Amino acid sequence: MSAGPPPFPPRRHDHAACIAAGLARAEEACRIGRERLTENRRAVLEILLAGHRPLGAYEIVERFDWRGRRPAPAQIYRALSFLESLGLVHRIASRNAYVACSGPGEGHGTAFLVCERCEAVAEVDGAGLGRVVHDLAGASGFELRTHVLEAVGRCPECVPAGGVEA
Amino acid sequence: MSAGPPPFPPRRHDHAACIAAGLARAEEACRIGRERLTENRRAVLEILLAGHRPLGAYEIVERFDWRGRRPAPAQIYRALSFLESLGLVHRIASRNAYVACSGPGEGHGTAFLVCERCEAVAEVDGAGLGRVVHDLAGASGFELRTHVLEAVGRCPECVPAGGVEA
DNA sequence: CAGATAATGTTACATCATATCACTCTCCGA
DNA sequence: TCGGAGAGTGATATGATGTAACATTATCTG
Repeated sequence: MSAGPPPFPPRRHDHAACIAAGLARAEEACRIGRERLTENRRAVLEILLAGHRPLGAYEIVERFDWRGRRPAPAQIYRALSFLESLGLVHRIASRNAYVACSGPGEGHGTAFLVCERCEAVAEVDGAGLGRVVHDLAGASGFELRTHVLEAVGRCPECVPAGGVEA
Repeated sequence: MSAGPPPFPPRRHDHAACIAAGLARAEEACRIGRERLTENRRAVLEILLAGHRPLGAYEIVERFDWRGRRPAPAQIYRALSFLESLGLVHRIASRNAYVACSGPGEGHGTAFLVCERCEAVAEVDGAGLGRVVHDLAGASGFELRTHVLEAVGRCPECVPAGGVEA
């Protein structure tokens, strides 16, 4: 296995390609799970992939060009739930926002690095993290089901910029 | 340093004592920080300590017996912000809820184990966790400021109970 | 084609959180 | 002890986020 894409993609990169790749992964995931990537679900995913940062549900509504009209929030939340269940989208709880899964289907990151300045999100996973969490839980007699880690700080591109201009 | 209290206190324990201890810690923290533990702040903290699980802001409003009336949400949020700034209360982002800090002032846990059945929360910290997070961030060139980990599963008392009755 | 199942479109509402502003309380120096 | 500055409160209003419910439409399957 290779090193995979860098956790924080360069500011300028082939956006169209990474959107296409995301959609391709979604289609593959649906095929495997015998689920349907309907027009709505696809549109929501596409908006998240294009946004390339966490978007609130109502931001998605705003970007949804739906023959002039706009879908109700419920539509969006339904699509988000579906996409989350397939691991194609993750909720960033600390921001009430949603982000398209960056990596390939397997090896989902369980940690998110959120830049407080530009809002970029990297989904990372370290061999150590899962084990540490498992051990922490075990030490308390806790039966672990899921976990999520959200870190806040500065992404590589924003480190040089000082101040609190976020 | 001792082992401290068990992360998940037994279902039946001296509640009054642990509320009193929490208030005492708050008074100490305010004295040190030259802040005021006003009646409102104290009341909100007391409700959280008594609840002994994450409470939504509006749950706190409901439990607030305030000479017959009830305070507006803003009151509660102000108290919560204050208590959070002193590390006496933590927000559980994945639940939009707040919980009184369980441990002593120092060595705040940076991880929360949330029981999906009884809602008990343990605040834990492992030497390893901070370092793993730091390393994960560092590997991505991310400048870490804060992080939070929220785990969901079954606390020791709820492990025996099967099913999804949560 | 017909029935079953899944997804949609819509309305209404529930829940969570903050802005604003006038008023009160507490502290602290003159 | 007076009184001004600053912190905190009480209240109203509103913004932001998330769901319930239900009739309709689309898709699958025998």
